Amino acid sequence: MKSEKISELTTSRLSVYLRCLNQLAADGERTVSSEGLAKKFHLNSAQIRKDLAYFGEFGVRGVGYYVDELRDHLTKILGLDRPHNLTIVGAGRLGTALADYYRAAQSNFAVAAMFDADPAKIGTLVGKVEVFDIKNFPEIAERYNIDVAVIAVPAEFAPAVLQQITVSGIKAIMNFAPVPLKAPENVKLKTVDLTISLEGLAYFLAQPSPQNGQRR
Amino acid sequence: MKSEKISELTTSRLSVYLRCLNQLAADGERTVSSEGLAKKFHLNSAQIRKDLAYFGEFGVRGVGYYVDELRDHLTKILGLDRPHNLTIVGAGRLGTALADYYRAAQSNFAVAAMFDADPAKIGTLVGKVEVFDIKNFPEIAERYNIDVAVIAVPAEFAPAVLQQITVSGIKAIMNFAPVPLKAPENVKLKTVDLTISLEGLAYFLAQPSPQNGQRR
DNA sequence: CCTCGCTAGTTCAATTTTTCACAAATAGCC
DNA sequence: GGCTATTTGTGAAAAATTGAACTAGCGAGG
Repeated sequence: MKSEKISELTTSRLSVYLRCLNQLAADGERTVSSEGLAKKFHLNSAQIRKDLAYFGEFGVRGVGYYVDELRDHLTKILGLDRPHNLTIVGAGRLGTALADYYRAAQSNFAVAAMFDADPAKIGTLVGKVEVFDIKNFPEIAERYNIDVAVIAVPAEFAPAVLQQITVSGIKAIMNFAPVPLKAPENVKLKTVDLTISLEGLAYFLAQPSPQNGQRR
Repeated sequence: MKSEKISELTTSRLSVYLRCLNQLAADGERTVSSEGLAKKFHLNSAQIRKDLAYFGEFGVRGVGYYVDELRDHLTKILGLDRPHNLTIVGAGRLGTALADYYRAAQSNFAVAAMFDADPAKIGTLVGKVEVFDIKNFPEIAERYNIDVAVIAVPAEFAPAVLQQITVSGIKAIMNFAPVPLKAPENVKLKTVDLTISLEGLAYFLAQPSPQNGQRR
């Protein structure tokens, strides 16, 4: 166990490992080796061991990892051992779908509030979550103790929304607007661009290399 | 211009560049330098030049890049100069939201068909797109000339769906199910895991480093 | 026509990330 | 109790990615 700073690639793999462990636990497995995990989930065993070793010595040589124990460790490392209050800014199709998605996914993220600028949407409920006026963001965010915000507004409004979120002191933001945003120093901003991912597929299809009869 | 194989990191940046160029074009800019692009969109100019250089010499020294021209090049490189027919498997909340999202985003991806296993959903319309029985996937995919499939079903069904998609000869797949999948050799599979992205934020919040008074 | 300023393309160095390979450690067995 | 099967944790090599520095080419202005 070192005390270097951990790469984001590593931490997102930790999430994957946690998923895998959950499945193993559901299947009744008590222990698993890095090699076993790797085989079953198409991962690399050396990488699993190294990723885990950044945080401690969780395994037992000759045995592997105790599924439940490692699961607890990862849960704690990822900060999933306590609840998070989420807000989704933008109550359009994507925003409401995300709200439903995160609500359904049983997890430690609770969708506590939504925001929009459209008077027709303000005051309505999405699931059981109220849609508030974006103008009141700071106050409502405070009231609901929001610690994670999701941006699901059209690209042109995203910078302004980001601004409002950061001035409210929220430090973790996930952005679905297809625009490059820049967050202040101590704020974590992750952008997931649904279009870019698709374009990566288009690029792949445009390559001559897979010269088999793929559909176009 | 080399003829190495291009990294996925590079190609996804090309998508970003294309976005930026579209905005510049909308703003009426005729030319832009790598430095100008970098400054404006929080990128690295050397990386821009290098990424572009993999595909040709698109710039003019002393001037920069002609916005329209570079846009055309990138569009072609990314295979966006011809239409793609998309299908979304899973007509639940996420699937329908994605269908709406991709339909609204004016792009070369047309949502041509949706699939589900639920008899209550089969035959209904999402937007103007029909939901078909997943059992008929190969036939319908053929009929609509589908070349990209999106998996938006619960994790436990994802492997079976992937199987059905690949046997139909579709080579480009985007997966939203939170489960590690393994695609055949010549098939491009991209997984976007909405939960993992959130967990990355939770990890960030769990770190002691940003020792300011963030909300928890 | 030459010079100067600017900027692309390219090479090279630095950094990051992945992978390999092995010593150290543990449990089970004889 | 020692031996053997495993399997971790890790140091070092390899690969990939990024970033900086340099070279060469273009256009404008005199």
